[in-house]
Order: sequence, then structure tokens, then C-alpha cells
Amino acid sequence: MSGKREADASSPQGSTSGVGRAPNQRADAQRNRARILAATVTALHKDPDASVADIAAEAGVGRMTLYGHFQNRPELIDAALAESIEQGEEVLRRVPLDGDAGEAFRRLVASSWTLVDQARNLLAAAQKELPASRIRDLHERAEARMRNLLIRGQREGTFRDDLPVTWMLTTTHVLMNGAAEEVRTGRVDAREAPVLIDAILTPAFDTTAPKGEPQ
Amino acid sequence: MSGKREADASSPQGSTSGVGRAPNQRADAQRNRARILAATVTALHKDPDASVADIAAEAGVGRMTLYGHFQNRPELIDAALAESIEQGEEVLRRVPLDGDAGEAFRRLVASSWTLVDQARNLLAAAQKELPASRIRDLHERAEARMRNLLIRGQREGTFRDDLPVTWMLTTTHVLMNGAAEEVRTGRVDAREAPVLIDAILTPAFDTTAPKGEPQ
DNA sequence: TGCATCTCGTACACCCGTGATCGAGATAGG
DNA sequence: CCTATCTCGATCACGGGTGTACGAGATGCA
Repeated sequence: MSGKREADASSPQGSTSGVGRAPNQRADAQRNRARILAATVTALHKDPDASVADIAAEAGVGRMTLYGHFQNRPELIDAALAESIEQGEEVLRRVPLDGDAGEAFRRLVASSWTLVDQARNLLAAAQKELPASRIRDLHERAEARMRNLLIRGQREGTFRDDLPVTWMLTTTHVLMNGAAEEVRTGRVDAREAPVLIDAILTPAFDTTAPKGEPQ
Repeated sequence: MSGKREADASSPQGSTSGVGRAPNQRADAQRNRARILAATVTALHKDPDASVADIAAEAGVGRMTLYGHFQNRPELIDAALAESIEQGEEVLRRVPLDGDAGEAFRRLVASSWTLVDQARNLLAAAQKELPASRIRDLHERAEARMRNLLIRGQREGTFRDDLPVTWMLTTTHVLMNGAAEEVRTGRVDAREAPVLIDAILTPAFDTTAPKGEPQ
């Protein structure tokens, strides 16, 4: 449903007219497209404002080949973000959300953090090139999943209900990004990050705050 | 002491040689310098990557006049950030830090948030143009103040001591920025922001978590 | 094998931001 | 009122990124 996006991102260098080429892509063309998308993520991971040339180089492909697949920079970023999020969705869908809301939330945050850590610079780039609405749309499913979980937790009394859900989402989001930044600068070990995030969020959100010794 | 910075930011357009002009600035030149600094903050507040031309326009001054006061973009950003932080210091110095560490911390956060809210885009710009070390230096006093308070709170048993202080600082920092962003997009009212920040930090940091009904 | 498809280098036009230079004119301040 | 100081427009060089045009050659695919 609504698969209107990226309609004709195919047909590299449509020699003469080359308007609406169907997905009759040659195998190597498809491979290159995938490599470019992957390269976009890794290139941006290294340098948040990598140029199109940088990305093409990272993909081991000529700049012109890249422009054959994506008309311009925004379109490239959009496609990369969409793919990245789609892959993330596949992971997050596997996270069991039933049972205790607090436990489920911690599981979801742990999985999400890894994804955020990988794609944060891509996201930063997207925020500069794409309209905010587009980014919101792309994140809709992931955000809804977490929001619903928080709401359920509030109803069941697991989470405090004196906080707006949007603020809880923002807090979670911002903490994950902060942790990613700390990892990047080497001040925090990557494996420790989820623990640190939990150490803040659990007492901040839970109604029963088991912080160690309750004294 | 150590007023080595901005040494010769004076002498606009040193006509011929114009090397080391002492602070014999004319009154209007000083005024313009101040206006430019202020304009840098407000221009960057509107658009995080405003150009030098934008800033000059915002100050109601010619671009060349600006270059008369600051040799290049980094120097301008540096000066603006330094001044902004200096003004912030004046505010923060007035915050009483004695008494209960938790209360003192909340006071400090409330004051800090206002400052962060005003200067966050300036900071973002600075992070792109200035070496990270320089930014660290500029923030040293403010960060040390908060760090010491956190450490004292840990020693006195007010704050948990199972969290690295750096992570507590990061959490605080990141939450303030997040709140500022929410205010900017209109999802949160500015007066409510400090309350929301506290609502997270207090239960997250305090050993005794008074979250309303403790069961 | 043969053709459509795809790759990709070179070269170019264009926009934007920075920073320097020149020089005329305004203005503060003694 | 006179001069050193300051403002600031016009203009240019430069660098870097984006996107387009051309076209030769490699390659998958049937």
C-alpha cells in the first residue's frame, strides 16, 4: 500500500529519453544500488556531511553511476534512510512486547539503541536535506510501537502517569543519542551504554523504583 | 588574567600596515563590535548555519565592517560563544550551591536550562568550526561547578553513586537540549520545561526517590 | 554472439560562502 | 574644524559541492 515513493529510481543514464523504466534492472545494477545505499550509511557514519563524491567513492563506484540511480542528494538520503529504517523495523518487530511493560520497554530500548547508534549521522544528514514531515513519516511505525508500550505501561500502573508520553519519548530518544555520542568519543564503552541508559530511564519512568537499596 | 585571546580584534581595515592597534577603539566601533556579537547569537538562533553575510545583516552592518572586527568566521564564533558563556557564568555564579545537594542541583539546572535554550544553536555552530578542545575549555567552569555538586551529592548520599559522574553530566546536558528542542518546535511550553527536566532527573539521580506515592 | 544496459571519466556550468583589496565617504573626538 | 579612525559598497579570486552533457567502453543477458 502507498508504494508511491522511489518510483523510477532505476534507469541509470537514460540515454535519450529514459523516462519510466520498469524494474527491468540488470543484476549488477541492482547490486550497485544496494552498495550505494550501504555506502551512504557508512560514509555518513564517518563524516556527517560527506559529499556525494565521498559516498560514491565509499561505494567503490563512480559519481556518475550514483547519479544514475539517484537523481540528486536528497533522493539518495531519503532512500538510504528509508532502507535503514526498514531494516531496523525487521529487528524491532522481533522484540516481544507482551508481559511486564517495564521489561518490554527495556528490551525495546536495548534493540533500538543499536540501531540509533548505527544510523545517527544518517539521520542528522536527513534532517538537513529532507522536510521534517518526511522524517516523521518514516519513523512513524517505530515511534508508535514505543508510544503504545508506554501508554500501556501507564494504564497498568507500571509507568508514572504524571508525565506526558511525548516527553517520555523525547527523553528516551535523547538519551539514546547521547549515549551514542559518548561511545563515539570513546568516553563510554559500547556494551555498557544500554546499561547506563536503563539506569536512568528505569527509575525515571517506573512507579516502583528499585534502585538498589531503597534507603 | 590570561587575557591573551581576541588580542587584536580591533583596528578594522588597518588601512596600510595596521598591525598591533591598542584598544584605542572609537566609541562607535566598540558599539558595533557588541552589536555584531549579539547578532551572531540571534542570527544563529534562527538559522544554525547562517552565513557571515546573514550575521552582518542581522547586526545592521556591512559584511566588510564585520571582517574589520573579526578576521574570519571561526574567530567570530569563538568570540560570540566566549561572550555568551561569560554572561552565563555571571548568572550561574549567583545560584547558591550550599545546602541540600538535590535542591542545589535543581536550582542549577533551572538556571542552566535558560542559558542552554538561548545559546544552543550558537553551540552547534561552534562545534562545527572550533576545535573540540576549545569548546571544552570555554565550558570548563560551568561543567566543573555541576560536576563538583554531583560529586558532593554522591558523597553525602543524596545522589546514587553507582553512576559515573560523566554519565550524569551527559544525561543532564542531553535532557536540557532535548527540552530546548521541544520548546522550539512548540510541543512543550517554555515555562514547563524545567519541571519536565526535574521530573526525570530527580528520580533518576536521587537515592530517595519521592515520585509522588512511593507505593 | 550481439544488443541493450550499465559504468564512469572528463569537462563544464552554476551556486554559495569565504576572504582580500581598493577607495570614497561618514564620523568621532581632540 | 580637522584628522585619524571607521564604515561599507563594489569587485575579484578561490574553493567546494551539486548537477548536467557527452560518449567510449565494459558487461549482463538472451
